[in-house]
Amino acid sequence: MTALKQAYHHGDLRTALLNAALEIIADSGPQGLTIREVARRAGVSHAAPYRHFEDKDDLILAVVEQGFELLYDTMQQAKLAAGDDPLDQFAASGIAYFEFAMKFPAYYRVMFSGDLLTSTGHESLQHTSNIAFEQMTDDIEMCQQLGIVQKGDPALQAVAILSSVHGFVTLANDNRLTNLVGEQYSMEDLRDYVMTTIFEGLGVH
Amino acid sequence: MTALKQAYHHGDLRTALLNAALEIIADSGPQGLTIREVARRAGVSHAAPYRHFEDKDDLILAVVEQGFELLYDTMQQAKLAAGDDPLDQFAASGIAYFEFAMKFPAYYRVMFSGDLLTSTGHESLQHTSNIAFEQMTDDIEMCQQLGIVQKGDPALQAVAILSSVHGFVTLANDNRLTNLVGEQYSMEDLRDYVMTTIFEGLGVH
DNA sequence: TTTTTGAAGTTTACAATATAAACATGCATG
DNA sequence: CATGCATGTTTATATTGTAAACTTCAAAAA
Repeated sequence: MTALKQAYHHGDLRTALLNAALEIIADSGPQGLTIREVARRAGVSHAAPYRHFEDKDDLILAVVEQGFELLYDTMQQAKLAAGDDPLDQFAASGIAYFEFAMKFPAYYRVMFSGDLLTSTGHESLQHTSNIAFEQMTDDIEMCQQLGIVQKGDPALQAVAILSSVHGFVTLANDNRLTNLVGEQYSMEDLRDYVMTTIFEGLGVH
Repeated sequence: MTALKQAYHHGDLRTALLNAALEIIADSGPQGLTIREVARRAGVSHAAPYRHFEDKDDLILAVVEQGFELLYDTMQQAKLAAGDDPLDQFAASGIAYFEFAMKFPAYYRVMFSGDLLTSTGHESLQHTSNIAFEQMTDDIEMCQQLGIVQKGDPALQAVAILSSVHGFVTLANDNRLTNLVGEQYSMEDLRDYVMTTIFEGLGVH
């Protein structure tokens, strides 16, 4: 009997699998993710993951949901840290969105890779991903009442903001901006320009 | 000997494969694309595609490049059809971008699925995809000189526009907008709002 | 204490895939 | 007419997703 013996039961395999999955996505994209590699990295047999997830899609879905929760928390946190001014809060949550995407590209990528939108699990995902958006719409409505944002349907304005932010973040994440704009601007420069522009367009002041 | 005999040589297998690939992507996303299914739809053996493409990534890359060329042509076409006013032309090419994405969601999806950005073929892809962007930067510069767009680095402005447009189109394509905004607005309504907003933000008039 | 049972892992098995290698066909060119 | 090279096909191997049957072990039941 050797000194260190592997426990037959892992203890917290589910989280270990989710971590491994995220790691793989960071290393080689959602394509590179295989159940067997996840199992390998967690040090278990290739069939072990099936005790915790229905199938591959279900595993990915769990990562995605985790990502949306983290995004939501990050934005809420940023608003709390921004003080009392609603405009500051609004801007802070926007920046938090950018930074989440920059800091956790792997999360952001799976979250919007759109690969499992046809499969089941659709609904639960919709629910999780809508939370952040509804929050945004509420914030805009509040800003409108304070005269910070021009009048209009908050949902439309939210679509405009989300489009800008998501587009920027996606392009940046896929490395499609540095080639276009050169090295003269930092990512933060670009981010600020995009954000200023969309705020300008919505009459934020 | 039956009446209709299959020719041993296909004639134009390469294009047939590309068409089949696009069809599959439209049906079941980039994930659903397998070399074997492509071969099946083209009516050839599963190894035949390897006479025309290095490997799976190479096949996908060919579809992507085809997509970028089609996008570029579509935008140029729209500008020609828009008459002489540079502002009209600029708006027309923007709308053409939206419409390309709406009309060929399968193309747009692979083009920006970002799955093969790590693999080789990188450079040739960069080249193709940059053409449309450079065109955009040129157009903006022209509009600036005519006083249609406010002064500033055209590259920055192009990033802002591209972010908005790409973000909107991506979200729309992945069906992530209808859930957020309800049925009250058509896709064109949303598109126009997003475009108006970004133009407003850039001082277009 | 002993038994037993169910959740969490493992092994084995099978079908589909990517891709390489060896073979076949038939059009274009000598 | 023959023959070579591009274009197909067949055959083979390693990797994957996933199902099924088996094992282990901690905790509940006896």
